[in-house]
Amino acid sequence: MGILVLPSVTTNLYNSSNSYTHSKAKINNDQNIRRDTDIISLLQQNRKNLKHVESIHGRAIKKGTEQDSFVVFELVRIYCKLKSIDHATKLFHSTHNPNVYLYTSLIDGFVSFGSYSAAIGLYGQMGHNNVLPDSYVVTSVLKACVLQPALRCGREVHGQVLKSGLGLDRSVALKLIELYGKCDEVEDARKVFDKIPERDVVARTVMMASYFDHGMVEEAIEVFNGLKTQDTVCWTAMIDGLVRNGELNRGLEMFREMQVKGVEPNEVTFVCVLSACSQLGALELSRWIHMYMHKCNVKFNQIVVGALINMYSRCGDIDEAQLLFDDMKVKDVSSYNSMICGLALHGMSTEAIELFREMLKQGISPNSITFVGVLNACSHGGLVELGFEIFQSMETLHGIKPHIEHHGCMVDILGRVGRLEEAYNFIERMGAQHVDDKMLCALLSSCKIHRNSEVGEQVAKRLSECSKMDSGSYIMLSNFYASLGRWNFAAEFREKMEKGGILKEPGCSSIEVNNVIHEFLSGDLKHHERRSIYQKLEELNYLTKLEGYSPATEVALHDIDDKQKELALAVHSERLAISYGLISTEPHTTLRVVKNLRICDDCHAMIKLIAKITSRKIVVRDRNRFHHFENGHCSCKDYW
DNA sequence: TAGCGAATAC
Repeated sequence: MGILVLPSVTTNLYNSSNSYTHSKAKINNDQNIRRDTDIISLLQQNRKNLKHVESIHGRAIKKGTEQDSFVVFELVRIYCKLKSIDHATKLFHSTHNPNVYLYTSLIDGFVSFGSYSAAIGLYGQMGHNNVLPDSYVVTSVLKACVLQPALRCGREVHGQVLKSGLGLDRSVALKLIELYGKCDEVEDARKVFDKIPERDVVARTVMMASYFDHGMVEEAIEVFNGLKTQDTVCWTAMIDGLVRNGELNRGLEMFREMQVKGVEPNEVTFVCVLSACSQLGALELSRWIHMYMHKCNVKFNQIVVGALINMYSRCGDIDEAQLLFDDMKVKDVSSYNSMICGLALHGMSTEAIELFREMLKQGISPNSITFVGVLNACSHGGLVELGFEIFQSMETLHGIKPHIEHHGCMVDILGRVGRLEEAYNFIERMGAQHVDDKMLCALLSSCKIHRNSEVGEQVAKRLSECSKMDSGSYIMLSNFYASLGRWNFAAEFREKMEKGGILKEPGCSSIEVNNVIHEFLSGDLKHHERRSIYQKLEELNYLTKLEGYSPATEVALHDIDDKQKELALAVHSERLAISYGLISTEPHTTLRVVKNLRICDDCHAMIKLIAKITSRKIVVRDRNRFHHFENGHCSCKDYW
């Protein structure tokens, strides 16, 4: 039995006129003859005020026109728009024989209210009541299927539309592409796309987004290139897709190309571009984009400013982020989240927690992202007890069930300060669904830092049993066993990784000098100034050793002798980037380096000394957080 | 004589 009951339909949906001629369907047009135009125009004038609408509704009842299908239609729509879904539902159910327009309006209402199952249920009920569907109502129910997501229902609707001999309406087709895309059925999405007679810019944008969602970058580009002219939305979808797939520079190139073609970017475009900038950590470029936004008369709404705050904090300029935040007239939970997460990223734990408290004072309810930021702040600041207090308050005070990320934060909080048994017990107490490889990896890293092999081995065992191990997990396991001197285990995980065809993500650091981003891999020899870079590095090695630096050779993993290990450490990508920064910028200029992986202990110790010797501020963003090095110290206070 | 389209941050 199907989930949905629909009458067979003989009209052609593609032409979209609903002829109401089918013999089995009840024809509910009798009330349609009357139309209370006075009430309708009154409703339209007062549609923003619930009280007024209610009183006009009362007037219609007095006049006896409350069953006029046009009046009911208008009322249901307005009630839904005013978020009064109860009014709308009640009215709908008191209406005799609601027609397809009325069903559509309430289904839409349920969708905008987030009640997707209710929307799908109502559509099924429409079938039971033999009301003929049309392309509008099908589009509406498919919207619910997309958002739920409900693949089976969506397929059933698709099947029924096809079986009924209808041509495929274009809006229906667009929603089907979206549905299949969202439900990992990209091939089906493509089949629907290929059936659309006119594959215009909108259809292509939907298809592109589906491809991008599944990492099919080249396929998306092909769809994009199939268009003669692309509009702002299509370009934006392109930039967004590239950025989401980690193709940051390509995304920025597209942004430039868009300008060359004379297509104007809008707020959404900039939000995508800012995301690329923030991931790259390119501060100069970001500042330029920010200025350019003013030139383009961008509306600085909350999402845009949130993106700017995020961009400045991720590019290392937390002060600018703070200024933007302070200037915001209206701050919502997302604005606070951006700022709290930014402060946490910079290890400004006290400030992050203060801001969280201020937010509560302002009566703004925190959401699950707020707690990720706040707990991260606790972790970076070594604030164990406060972390626990806040973690517990999530459910008791704010009614938010902790997710896996929050549990991860707690494990981190305990791990960083060396309370490893407690961290492990915390994991043990959680259900398996709350434990993931990331969490175990982080704890194993803490075990390694605190040299606790006992807990470490238990964690390592659990991690190696994890089904979703990525290159980071293998490397972590290998590093852990190497740090214990158990080379055979270390080698075993390396081998497993190679055999599984899993590639190690190479360490990569970048630094922006004169608006150009210079990237360095570990031991990189490709840079045109490599000679001077390595010369500087040698000098730094010598000077830092005089200051007491001694290479922590156990962090280098391979089973090689100490001299070789020292060499492997000496050319870590962040050191190359810093050396290049030192030779290519004026004295006292702050150096900002972005690294894709976590910084190692050895580089951390050495950079502290480099900052001291050269009297430079050095800001390093690693995968986890910011490190501000100055005069021999790091802002992370060696917790990271 | 009524109602559908694509891209947004933490």
